[in-house]
Amino acid sequence: MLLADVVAASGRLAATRSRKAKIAVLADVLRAAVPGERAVAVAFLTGQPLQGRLGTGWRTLVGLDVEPAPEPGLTLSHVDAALSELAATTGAGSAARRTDVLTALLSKATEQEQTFLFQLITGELRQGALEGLMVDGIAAAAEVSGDAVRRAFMLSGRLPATAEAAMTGGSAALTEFRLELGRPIRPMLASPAESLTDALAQLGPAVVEYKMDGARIQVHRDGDDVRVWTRTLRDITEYVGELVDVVRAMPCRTVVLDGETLALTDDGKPRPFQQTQARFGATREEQVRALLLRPYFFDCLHLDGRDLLDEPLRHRREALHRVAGEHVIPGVLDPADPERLLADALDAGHEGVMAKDLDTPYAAGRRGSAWLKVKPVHTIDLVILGAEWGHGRRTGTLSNLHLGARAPDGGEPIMVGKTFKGLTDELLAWQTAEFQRIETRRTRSTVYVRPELVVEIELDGVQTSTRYPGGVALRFARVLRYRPDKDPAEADSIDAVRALLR
DNA sequence: TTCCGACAGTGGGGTCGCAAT
DNA sequence: ATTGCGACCCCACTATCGGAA
Repeated sequence: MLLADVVAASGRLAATRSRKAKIAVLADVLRAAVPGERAVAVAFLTGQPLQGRLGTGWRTLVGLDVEPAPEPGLTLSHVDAALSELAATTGAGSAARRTDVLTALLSKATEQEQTFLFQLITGELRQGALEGLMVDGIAAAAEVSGDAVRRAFMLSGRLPATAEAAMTGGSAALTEFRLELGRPIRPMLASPAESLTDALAQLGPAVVEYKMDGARIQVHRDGDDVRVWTRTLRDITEYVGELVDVVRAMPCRTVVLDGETLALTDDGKPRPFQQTQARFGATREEQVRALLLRPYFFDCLHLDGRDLLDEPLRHRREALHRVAGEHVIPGVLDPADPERLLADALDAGHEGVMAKDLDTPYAAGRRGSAWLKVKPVHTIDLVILGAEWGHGRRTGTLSNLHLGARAPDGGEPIMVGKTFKGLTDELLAWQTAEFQRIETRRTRSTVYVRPELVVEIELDGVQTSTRYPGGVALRFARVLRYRPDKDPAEADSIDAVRALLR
């Protein structure tokens, strides 16, 4: 199959908003691809090259100026081989060698193909179809149910392999996928809830657990062999020896556990997420010793030869408590006073709570409503300092807002972060016009304005920052509403923002 | 030789618009 | 009316490479 065929399909995907039409385009590509190229076609059309880390990004690519080929000739296999070479090129002099590989590849690509490869390598396909629609595309091409594909994808963790199985062996091949020790499955995710009352009203009998501000982990043990993966199924076993030791000491032979890990202070309080994060990928011994991670498990998917995925959560929790003991995350079944539990979690320094339906099986993929997260939100009033031009469907609008807190001495506001979230199309149009009316200067990307507008921002909290002059940055900030009734002198001060650090 | 800036990759994340049900 | 998906981008951290000091 030619790269040009995939590029044409990508163009058709971008040209329609109909999901049915997109699914049909994806199915056509799968039917046309020969077995050896299907995996590559799936990888390219979901924007995830098979090689994973390529070591090449936007900066390298814009630095190249390669004359495009007049006619398409590149095959998928050819491109895949070039990407493998890119990924394998490391060490001294690698940047120059990667440039050579890229130049050779791009010189064989037409202008449209060059554009596609640029988007693919930088991870910005923006064709309006990724994994979610590819699952349905595979189902259509292989004439199997979407649920069968979704489940196989959850269990294999890999969409290209799932597509290959579906196309060659149909639904029988898909049901061959099982939970396998040593192969991580895609984790079940949670949806946000307005409040704990709301969350519990949506669920049947539920367990309420602490929600900790750490990183998701999945641990498999087979005898003495223990491996640990992140949420995106990256193997981090070599970085987290202390977690391996904990699971190796558990009273079982084989187990698969799902949980969270974080570093604690000496008196047992959770450390800021930034410190937990520093352990992922850190190889220097003193860094590893300085911050010990602790695991908090909340699900058990397999125990001593028995798969538990399809069991209701209440059964999985029984297995969890048998094997993980003190390493089970704090939680209460059908709590009499759930608000008290939430208050306890916050007092202990955690993010909030999770509410989970006890009768549902473990299912990844569809961001279901069986698990709900409840976190308190803060709101602060900040001053608009400027905004950056948007991309994609936000092209031509001022999108990403620069936000400042009031300086204590009445001086210029102090920038504490940016956000593009919470803006409706109407608001985008309004602020694009309004900002240019109070513009002071602009650069290629940004329009700066007189600090006159106050906006109410919702956020999860703040974290220490070396990037911003106030030493703090907003975490997960989103726009709630503009406050035309407020003057910049009434905005929250930098001290008020800093006070959220605790 | 050592230092430092730029780049790549990955951890955490919320809300909107739209199609489909 | 509700749900799922993709797009819109954030900040922080580490490792790595290559050029400056």
